[in-house]
Amino acid sequence: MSFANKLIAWYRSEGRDLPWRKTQDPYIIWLSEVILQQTRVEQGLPYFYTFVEHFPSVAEFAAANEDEVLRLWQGLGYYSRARNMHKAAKIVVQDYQGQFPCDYEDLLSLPGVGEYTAAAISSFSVGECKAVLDGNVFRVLARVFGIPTAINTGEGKKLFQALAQDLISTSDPGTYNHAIMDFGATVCKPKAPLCGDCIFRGECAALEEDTVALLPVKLKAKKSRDRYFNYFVIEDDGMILMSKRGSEDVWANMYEFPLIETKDKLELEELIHTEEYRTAFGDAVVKPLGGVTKHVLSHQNIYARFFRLPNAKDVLEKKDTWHYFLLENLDKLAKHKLVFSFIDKYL
DNA sequence: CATCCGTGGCG
DNA sequence: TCGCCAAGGAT
Repeated sequence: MSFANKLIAWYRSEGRDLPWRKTQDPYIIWLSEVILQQTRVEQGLPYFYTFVEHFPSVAEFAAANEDEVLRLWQGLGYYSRARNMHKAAKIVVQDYQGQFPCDYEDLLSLPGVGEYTAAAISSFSVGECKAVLDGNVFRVLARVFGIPTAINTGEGKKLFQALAQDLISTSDPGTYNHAIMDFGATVCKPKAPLCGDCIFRGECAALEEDTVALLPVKLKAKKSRDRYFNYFVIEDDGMILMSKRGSEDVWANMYEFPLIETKDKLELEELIHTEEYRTAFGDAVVKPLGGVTKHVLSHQNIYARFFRLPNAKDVLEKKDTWHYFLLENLDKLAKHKLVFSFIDKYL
């Protein structure tokens, strides 16, 4: 049996039953695929249900405002996915009369839809013969065929993309794409793969050469940088001062408390004498709330501290991005994890 | 094209 | 504790 047919046969008996596999609606498939970018199924699943329920059609998605979309996305990370989805929904309504495209090239033109997602949607919805290339496919192919080329290089991507397209089932591309990803996620796993009863155990190059744990090869990423965030909790008569982040940095357009970032780790005594602090808060009383929280992002380590400013409202120099909200309305704002977990704990 | 963009789970 | 990495995309 061919490589593709083995995978498809395995998938028909062992594949997982996931909700987005029951439909051929490109809109629903798009929701699931973007949610699942760099995200485990278990983590994305509740968000998929939320988005399907909240936005049953692309027209309703497009009619929302960005803050609402980000609020629903809160906690899932990589928030540009949500902002790009919102832009894409508007494009589909305007340029495609609300008919979500199934064509690979049309899909590729949408913001937030790259080669992987365009291949997934077009193959799952109308059976277009485009091979998906994601982390699972890299791993399965690297091991079964014993390919030592680093996957995060131009050469590696080109090589694996060509091989993937060469191996795809031309009679059932959609099922094949589901199969190889599901196989990678549940059998040919990064750690502790189930080689013992693998369908390729008789022909897997990595198993034969005992290099399963070494493949795929991936060049190491640059080390993360450290940042120091000081957040200030300022209340005024049941209202709390919140700040909306800009579009350039991490957590774009998300809400948080007024922030002063310092270049180095500063003691409170040093912090209150910085120019930025003096300008914003003068000599208002400061009370620390808890200790230092280390928050790890993909390329940064953020060391955050929180302070309460009990009487800052009298001396405050308010910035444009700062607005008061009722405490009970904070729930409606899209906040990043560092801030909403603090709120859950202390407010 | 190297780097940036979150969060959570796991060995 | 720490590093890896997970159904990637944009710049």
